Amino acid sequence: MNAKQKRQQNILKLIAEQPIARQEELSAALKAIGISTTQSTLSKDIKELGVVKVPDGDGGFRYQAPDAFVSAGPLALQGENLLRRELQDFVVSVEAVAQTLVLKTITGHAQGVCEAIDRADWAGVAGTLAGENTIFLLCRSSEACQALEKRIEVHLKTPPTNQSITPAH
Amino acid sequence: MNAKQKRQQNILKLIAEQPIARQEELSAALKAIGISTTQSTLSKDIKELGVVKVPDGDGGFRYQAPDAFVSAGPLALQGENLLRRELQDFVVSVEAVAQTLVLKTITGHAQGVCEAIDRADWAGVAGTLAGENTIFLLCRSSEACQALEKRIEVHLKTPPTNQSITPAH
DNA sequence: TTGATAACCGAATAAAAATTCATATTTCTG
DNA sequence: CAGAAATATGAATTTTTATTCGGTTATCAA
Repeated sequence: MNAKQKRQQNILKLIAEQPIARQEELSAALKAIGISTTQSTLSKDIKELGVVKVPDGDGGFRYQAPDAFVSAGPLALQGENLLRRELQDFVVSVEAVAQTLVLKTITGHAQGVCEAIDRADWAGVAGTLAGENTIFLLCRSSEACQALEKRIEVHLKTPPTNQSITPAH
Repeated sequence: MNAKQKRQQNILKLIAEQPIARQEELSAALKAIGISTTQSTLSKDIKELGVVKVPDGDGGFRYQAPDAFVSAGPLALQGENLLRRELQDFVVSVEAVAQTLVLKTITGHAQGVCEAIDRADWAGVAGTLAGENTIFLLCRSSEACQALEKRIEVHLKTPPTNQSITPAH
């Protein structure tokens, strides 16, 4: 693979991973992974890739890959523990926002996953609500919320084992 | 309708109708229809509307409404985009409350509108949930929440057109 | 290989866009 | 309605991005 391809691939990767607002910033991020180039070249790359600078709705901007290149959701694994399997198979993302944990699932599976979560009876969770592909977990404190987020993330990334998930009661 | 709303509506209309590559160009196009403003103001409008400058694949650029508001493909209702129609036809009100955007719809249509919103994949939205006539959009920040509120309001007030939107391939 | 040709790259610069700041206008509130 | 507060605006400026241009490197056909 030539340098340009490698650079462009990494551009897509970087802007997907982190909010990058300026080309100089991107240049720095690339340098950090051993690819050094100039704003000039990046401007050309960005045009070529169809990458756009979008308002992030938060007063700033970020570069974003064109739809076609935004990677689809991950994973469909198999685990032992029911809950973990639900999580690994169906949950696409987890995010904590203002005492609420938002889980995104594959369409149609939110109810099922939510059911499993309910059964797990996690402490700190005040209530749950599931739509078609989204689950809200309302937590009693933001600490509980973040703790739970981390824990779920770990399980999403952990390969299947025979361990059971220990609820924090 | 106040001046800003009118101007922003016309911005969306103009960039849908013709390829506009620079803000000065847009300013000229607006002046041609009796709206005179400066590049400075347009920069702010563009950010607020979420409009982006995309490479047109032919060596140039053009401004484009955010994906969410651009018609999907050849088969999708000509010139009208799905989301905008959903919003215009069914959404009764929008209100931002503590990082949550509450949309009220005509009874029975919340699910459908929510589906369209999900597809739009708005940055800043952590998750959505729809009941029968109410949609909750949980935003990642109150800024994002308010920005989104404004943006939706603009689209609610924009009258439907028969123009077809020319995709910038 | 080698020479022709095209693609790539970065420094400098031109062009465009974002922001700052002061003023004007609109919207609230009493 | 008056005054206060919030929002909107444009001129000037800063910041960011696109392009130009000359040198370099890769590609390819013979």
